[in-house]
Amino acid sequence: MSNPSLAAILRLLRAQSFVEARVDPGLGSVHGLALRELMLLMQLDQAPLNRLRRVDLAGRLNVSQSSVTRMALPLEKLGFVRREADPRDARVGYVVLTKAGRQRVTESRLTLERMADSIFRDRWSDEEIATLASLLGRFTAALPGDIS
Amino acid sequence: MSNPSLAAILRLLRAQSFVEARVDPGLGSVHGLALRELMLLMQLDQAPLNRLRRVDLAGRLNVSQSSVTRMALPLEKLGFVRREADPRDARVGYVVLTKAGRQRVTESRLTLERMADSIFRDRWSDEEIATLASLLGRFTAALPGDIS
DNA sequence: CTGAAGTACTTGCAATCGGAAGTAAATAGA
DNA sequence: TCTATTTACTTCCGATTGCAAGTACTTCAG
Repeated sequence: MSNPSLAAILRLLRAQSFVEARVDPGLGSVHGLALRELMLLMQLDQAPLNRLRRVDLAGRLNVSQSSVTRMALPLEKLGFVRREADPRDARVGYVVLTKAGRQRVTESRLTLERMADSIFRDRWSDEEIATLASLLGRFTAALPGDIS
Repeated sequence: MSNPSLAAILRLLRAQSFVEARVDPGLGSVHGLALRELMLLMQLDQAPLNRLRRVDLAGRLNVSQSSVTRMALPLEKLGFVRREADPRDARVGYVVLTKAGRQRVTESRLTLERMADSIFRDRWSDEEIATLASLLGRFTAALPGDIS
């Protein structure tokens, strides 16, 4: 048992891989999107003008810039995002959610909601779920990009 | 905001990558162990006879069997684990924690504890930390391998 | 006793990631 | 204005992962 802080961290890591393993395959088979691709689209979905610079997207997803570059490519080919330049700064490349992308986000998010519900169903009360969400939100409360 | 279950799941994913990014580099630079290597060693540390079959180790770490095979190799070269055969079943290969491995786990776990403390320091009460640990433990309560 | 199915593990392969290096553009300082 | 630094992005490279295939062993059915 030992240190409660350590226990919380260890269980956080464990719970995450459990949840990801449970959610990711189904999401891919239903909508053809990996979980982190959906996270990318969801970030754009809630961003002003449905667009974000690649750097900001990387920060919000906690991945490297190069990962954003590569993750955006297939999504672009599928027509869910498109590139857009900044007239004031030629360095930046916006990633913009297209109409098709918005629709796909809406559908996939619904599937993810059902999966989330099924994970908590039975053993969890509404209050416990809310408490968990609230506590977990504290870790990144100061950072931009909360999607909930 | 929307669905509380979805919010909890999304924040879980987010919190995990935040915590991992904060913990992993420091752990590696101090003890030369990646976080997932330490998790492997900690699993062995709390296992009966300090040993586990590779399949079971994979299950507890939520990784593939091949990952266990490859993760164990450098740890073996460093002398933290060693291989052991099962006299009753020639298929299984145990991964056993060595004395040096046990010592390294103790040290690294202490470092991880300090990091965990520093993450929660300031903004969290003891009760909140305990509540978080308890709720997160529910996800994998039925599975073996809780290290806390 | 023998063949078929199942289990434990390893290896090959393709995909993905982060970091370093490279390119291009903006900004700051003289 | 001109140079140095910083910033945004892309590409290359090494490392890591999961899956599928392969090997070896055990168990089960008849």
